[in-house]
Amino acid sequence: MAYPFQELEPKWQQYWEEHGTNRTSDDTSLPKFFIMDMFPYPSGAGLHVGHPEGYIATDIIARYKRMSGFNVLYPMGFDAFGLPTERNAMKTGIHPAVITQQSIANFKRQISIIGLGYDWSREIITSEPRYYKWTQWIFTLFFNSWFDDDVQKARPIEELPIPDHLATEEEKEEYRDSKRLAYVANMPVNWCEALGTVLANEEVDEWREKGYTVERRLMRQWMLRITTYSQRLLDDLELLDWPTSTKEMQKNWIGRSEGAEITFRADGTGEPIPVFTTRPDTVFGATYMVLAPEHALVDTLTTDEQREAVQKYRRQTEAKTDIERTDGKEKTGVFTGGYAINPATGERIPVWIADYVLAHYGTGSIMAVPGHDERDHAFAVQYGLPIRQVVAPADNSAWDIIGEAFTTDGVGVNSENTEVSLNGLPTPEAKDRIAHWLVEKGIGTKRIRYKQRDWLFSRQRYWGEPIPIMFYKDGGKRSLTIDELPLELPHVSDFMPAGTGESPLAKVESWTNFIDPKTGREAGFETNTMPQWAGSCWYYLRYIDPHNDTAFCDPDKERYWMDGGGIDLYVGGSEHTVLHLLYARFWHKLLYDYGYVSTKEPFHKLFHQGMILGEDSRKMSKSLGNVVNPDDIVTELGADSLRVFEMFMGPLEMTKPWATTGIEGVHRFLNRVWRLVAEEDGALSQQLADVEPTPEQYFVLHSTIKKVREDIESMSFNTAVAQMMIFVNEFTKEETRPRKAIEQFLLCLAPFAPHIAEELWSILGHSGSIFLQPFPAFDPEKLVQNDVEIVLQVNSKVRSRAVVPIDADESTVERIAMDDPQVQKHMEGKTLRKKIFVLNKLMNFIVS
RNA sequence: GCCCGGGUGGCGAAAUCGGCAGACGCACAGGACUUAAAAUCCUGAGACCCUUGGGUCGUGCGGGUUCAAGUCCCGCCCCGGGCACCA
Repeated sequence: MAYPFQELEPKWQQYWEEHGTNRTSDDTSLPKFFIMDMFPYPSGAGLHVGHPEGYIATDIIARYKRMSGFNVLYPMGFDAFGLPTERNAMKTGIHPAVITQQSIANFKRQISIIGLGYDWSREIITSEPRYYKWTQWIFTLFFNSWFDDDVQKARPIEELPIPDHLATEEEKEEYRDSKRLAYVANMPVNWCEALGTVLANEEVDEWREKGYTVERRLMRQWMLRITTYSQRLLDDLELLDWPTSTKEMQKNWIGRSEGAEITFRADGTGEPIPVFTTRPDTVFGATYMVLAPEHALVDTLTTDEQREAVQKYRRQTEAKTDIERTDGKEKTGVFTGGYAINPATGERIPVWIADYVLAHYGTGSIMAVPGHDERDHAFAVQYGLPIRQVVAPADNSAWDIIGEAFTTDGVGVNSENTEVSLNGLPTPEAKDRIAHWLVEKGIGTKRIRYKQRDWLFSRQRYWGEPIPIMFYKDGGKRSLTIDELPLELPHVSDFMPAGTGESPLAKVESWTNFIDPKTGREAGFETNTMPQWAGSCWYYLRYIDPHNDTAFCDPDKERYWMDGGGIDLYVGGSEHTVLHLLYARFWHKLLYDYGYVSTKEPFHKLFHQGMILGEDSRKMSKSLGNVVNPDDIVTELGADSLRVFEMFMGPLEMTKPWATTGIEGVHRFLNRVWRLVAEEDGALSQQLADVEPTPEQYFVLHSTIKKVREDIESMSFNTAVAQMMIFVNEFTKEETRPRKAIEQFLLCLAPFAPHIAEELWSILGHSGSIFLQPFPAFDPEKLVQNDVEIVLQVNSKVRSRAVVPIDADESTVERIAMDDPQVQKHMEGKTLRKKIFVLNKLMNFIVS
């Protein structure tokens, strides 16, 4: 018969709730531990067993840390604004706020029956005005800031030096607008007609996978100047205890590259055409130039004969998204008819346009070196452009430059003019030499470029944070001040897109047409809203001080909880590697620049839990019918079984399939735990006694305490569970079970299986929660054994074993080994060549 | 193509520093209890050879270092994830 989990689990959940067992204390004299899950987006679909895996892990750590004397902040909230809810609203006609409420209620019910010990008094919901007031406030901080390159930090826009030649107030304001960290721009965007909104570059793939069509359009958009922080976002990765793969991905995303900017000039007009290259040493091999089709100089360079072809090509590329431009393997392009002068060789080289050159990277134009760049090589072959070798392999071997580009480092050849020669120089030195020459001649400088682009921050949607900016009908705009926030999302019954590429807010008269009470001017609010990612950029800070109405977070509380370089542990899926985690770091750095937060980084340690697959080893999905619902598991086997099994399945970071028989095994284990302490009817077991544990029992107990402690700290929960199983196996065998040992064991088990641990703790006669007890310490002396089994080898093969006193020395062990019949047998008639002795491990005789 | 992970029994997986490969669990087999079954408890088990004792092989593949390699080095293969015209 199974232990009565169905009664005792809700009982203890209610007890914790009533007694505030999981509340965070305000006692800042205690050492703190700030541990967080990535908060969920509450969809209507509900959870499958994969979702709470990370939550269970953090709950175990949170409970363990509390028992270890830490003041633990372990909160939960909801990322509640976003597209899926709005789409659902459009389908059902139910207001997104109502849908959100329902989804959250269902979600909370599902996670509370698992016994997760969140401090719900700190719950935050990003779509609530008292939360997004501060999201908007941070936005105004971006709007009212510029980035000072000299000190590498954000400063108030009023402190921006205005160039003298700007006289009128309009000109000055235009200049300020061009420097603001939140700015409006006409951007080619990823427009999705079906969704009625634009998408961030980072989001495009996700929606395409779902079958949506995304096209290129020029639209007025809000942008955040994240690129000004590229270098800091890159550098500060060093401070973080994150998975290396995640750091690598962010590095690649930021994509720093060192090189040079070289100014070519148009033949005839002398118009400068700067290019960015990481291989300035190959400039002698630049046999043509390519501009992005959108490049500003295309018009002036194009000759009349070529104009028609150029315009046709430009129209073709305009319609394509970035992804489509990179789809085709074959390179396309058109000759402009114009020529430029290669500043190193003085040669006249043709200027082409081609969509393999991207307008937004570097200068939007390149010097093409087909001998030493694969893309240029392919293009040159396609259109019969000259290919010249200017770098040779270091060993001077021959290279078929017409057949294939030589792209690695080598030594310079054919690279000489009257002033400079790179011939014979290894690539790194050649780069230096040419850089010197370029700077000297004023035709080039060293440059660093980043792949990362500014963050497209507006969405043409209703269900998001309103952007707290008003535009005056007679020109100009202002951000709302803190007393005017939150700018509440107006309640509408029609949340269909305006159909004009504008958000539903454009249809709300009171939103777009009013008198600004501060200035008396006619004005309208921005009709775009913020993207899904906005609310999650700073929510961790709000947990620290969730009910503060005068600041987003009290500075003293912030310093206490963020001490040690940020949140102590942040757990969530790796799918957020380059979006949420990069955006949140960016926002944090702005707040840091103003002294609102005390750490450079928000998340000191990060951990990604793996995925749980269906029993068929495929991703759980409704369509495959392999979804396992945690509600069913809790009903049939209990929350504790679910918790312990999810931890026992394997390493937390791994992807692993669900196994029904596996959880039954864990359920059996918990039943064994129950019977270790209690009779079938719930009375205290007759086999428990107040006796001193034997040395062997002590050894098992203290090994268990040690292992569980270490494994929780290193997040190796699976092996901690295995060790607890060993404990139960050992003590189940015993006729008489020392009460003391059993109690200590229950304390170890408590973070994993809190309900059964509480119940057995009270059966043992204790009043009050088991979680008020300190986590047991292990005694190293109890782990010392008198004897140890060692291996006896002959020629490195195990031939026998012997039990010897611990730390027995070589001569003792050698004597024992020599007396061993198996060892003797294998050494018979052979000569001893060598003896190898490893303390407490082995004795190895090498014979011939 | 490039950058990260990973490959260990029938299955999920263990294995600080190079030192007994396969802990723990699942599934399986045998036994005890039972009229019987379920539940529970006990026992067994990497593969192959073998009469017992035992022997041989074995951590994706091929080499190497070492008294000793899942672990270190070199070269491959396969799987998962990410990036991919970024000059």
